[in-house]
Amino acid sequence: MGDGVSGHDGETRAGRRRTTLLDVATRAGVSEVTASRALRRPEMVSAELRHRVEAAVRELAYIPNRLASALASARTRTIGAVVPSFTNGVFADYLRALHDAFLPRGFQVLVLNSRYSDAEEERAIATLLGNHPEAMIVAGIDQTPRARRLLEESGVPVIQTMELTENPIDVNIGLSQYDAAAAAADYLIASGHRRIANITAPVDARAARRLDGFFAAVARSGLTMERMVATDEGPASVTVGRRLFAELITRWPDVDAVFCGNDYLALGCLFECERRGIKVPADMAIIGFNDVEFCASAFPSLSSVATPRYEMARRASEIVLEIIRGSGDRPTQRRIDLGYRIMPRDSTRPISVLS
Amino acid sequence: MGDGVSGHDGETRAGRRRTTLLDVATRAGVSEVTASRALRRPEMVSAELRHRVEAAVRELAYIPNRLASALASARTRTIGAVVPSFTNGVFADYLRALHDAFLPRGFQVLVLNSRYSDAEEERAIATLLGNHPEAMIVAGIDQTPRARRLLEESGVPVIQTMELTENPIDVNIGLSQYDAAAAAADYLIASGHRRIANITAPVDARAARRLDGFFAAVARSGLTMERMVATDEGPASVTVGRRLFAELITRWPDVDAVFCGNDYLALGCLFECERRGIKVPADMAIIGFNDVEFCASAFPSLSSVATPRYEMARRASEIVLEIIRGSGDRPTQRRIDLGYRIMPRDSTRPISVLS
DNA sequence: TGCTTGAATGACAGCGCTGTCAACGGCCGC
DNA sequence: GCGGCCGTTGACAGCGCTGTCATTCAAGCA
Repeated sequence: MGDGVSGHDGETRAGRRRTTLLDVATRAGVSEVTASRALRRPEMVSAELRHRVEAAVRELAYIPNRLASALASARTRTIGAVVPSFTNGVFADYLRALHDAFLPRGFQVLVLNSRYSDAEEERAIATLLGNHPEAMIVAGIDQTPRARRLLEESGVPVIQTMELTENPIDVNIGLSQYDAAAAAADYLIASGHRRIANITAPVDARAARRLDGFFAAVARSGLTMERMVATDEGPASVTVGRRLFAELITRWPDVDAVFCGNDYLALGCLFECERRGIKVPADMAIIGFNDVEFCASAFPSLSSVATPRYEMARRASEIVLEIIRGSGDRPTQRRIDLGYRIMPRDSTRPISVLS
Repeated sequence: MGDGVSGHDGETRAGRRRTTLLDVATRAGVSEVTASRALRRPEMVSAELRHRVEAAVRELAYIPNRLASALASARTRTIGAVVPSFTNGVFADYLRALHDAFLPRGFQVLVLNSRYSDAEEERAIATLLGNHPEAMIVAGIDQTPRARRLLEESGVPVIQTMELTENPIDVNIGLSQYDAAAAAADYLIASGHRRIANITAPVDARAARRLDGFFAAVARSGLTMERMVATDEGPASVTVGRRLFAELITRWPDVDAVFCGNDYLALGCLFECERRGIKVPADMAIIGFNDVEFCASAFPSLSSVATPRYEMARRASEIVLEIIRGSGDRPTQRRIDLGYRIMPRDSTRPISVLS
């Protein structure tokens, strides 16, 4: 980049000045406003001028400056999203749904990762709001008070997803992690298992609520109240799943079923069982959570609790688009329960009739 | 949101006007410029005023408008990134490296997904450039001519990653996919395999170069020139891996080793082998590509070709930061080869001494 | 004392674009 | 034949912030 040209009016520090709308207009022999309209509302200008402007755009390889456009129009065409993890396939599906919904409609999706930390989430929310998104879609319901305030005062639609809360900031779409975990426990109990353990990582607020649901179901069935749980604060992975299962089975050798906080952990359990010659599901039942793609294809196939993450993000997008287009009114239903579904597969025994 | 207030000066369509720097300045009893300086260059204002401004910021829950700031200063503090997939764990690591490097330094990372499509990549690049990023980091070297031109004319540093090219747009950090694939084939051959197949999905330009390298190595060894390849255009997944392996083994039952385009496909192969009672590695060797987290933890553990994706993104970030801070000069080395590494594990036989 | 000097603060313009309204001209109907 | 209307086009201001230069004032020095 040739430097030493700085100081000239119109030279930015990045080097050569980028072509602006004025350059396009000049080349096409029209005013700046007309050029702008030719691009944004082609039907408002004559065909003749439109073609000239389009030609100029092509020749100059003009790209509109979104920042200036957003500032002038108070429309950023940006959606802010916060997810706790990029690594977890769950959020890949979720983000895919957001992109599928917004990109074709000319919206950008700005994504930040909170790494399962409330403090990082707060920072991410503040950063995103600085970009003046037209809506915020955040995974989870455990925002810090300041993050909550910022979201409330932002004046834009806010969708909290993944979980349900009595007290949503604005709109809430999710499922009860408590109930889903309880259902998984009930399913294992109905299949005849009596020494049921849990493996969870990382232990964020959502995972904690899953654990609560799990314990409640176990207790309801009058089973052991010994809390057979292996946890890890690190990110969930197959490797962590293996390690936690090894710890678990060493400490409680008579465990006969394990409910994992997600499918990566469950796959780790499966591999560790194979390594140790523990038969799945005969000697050990394994059920994961989320039902990501590989569950159905594993051998033995992995039972899991399917969560509607794509659907959740899709519905969130739909609602956001409706609010933005429409009057700004919120949907009548501010709390939408999308439920969950137990996916019985070969890593757990079929439900025994005699329970 | 109370509506019906539109039309008032200062009311945006989103409802209540957001607090601006002027509000903060007024509340603190200083001029707008001073408030701006109190936030950006605190050492330039007296402690007294700084505290007043900070208090006003807190009371009003003020968040600076990044768009206006960027427009005025010609510094967006944004990095544009394009990756071909969110689902693939490879890019989760890659994005993590970018975030690790840029976020602490006050940069945002804008990420768009090209879904392994050159046309979508071109659109993503145009969109990102509209945000005036201070650098672009794109995965791959196969940009369309228009995308290439846009990048060249953008005037910002451009880093092409994942692969090496003779003709980089600007800076290029990667590895030879051709060589890496050839090395995998050589490794299987050295382990005594003679009927080596390949499974690839999706078949983008990068995968095609891997295939070329693979075939070249096979041919060099004088092995079968029958092209035993199963491919799929869809996104790579464990499920696709299983299906492709099933197709492969039906068509060429005497295959004794398979090199997969990525680890998800490899895991699918492993599961399908188990389902069919094919012993790994005795009857079938499997080697994946990238060496994602689960390879080492699978049972049997999966051999793979480790690619330095975190390191690649880290180095890219480092170079970008250096260019931005420094004179704008490019590093002396515009093409950096980070290599690859064969990770021999239990899914392939150890290299036999007698070849 | 009168001057320079520098730190602290403010005034002003402008980043690139769009909303708004005014201006222009051709066409219609009476 | 003329006013009114609509379809086009342009002028202008301003979005919220920052770069730049001017201004102020106290301290320092001969």
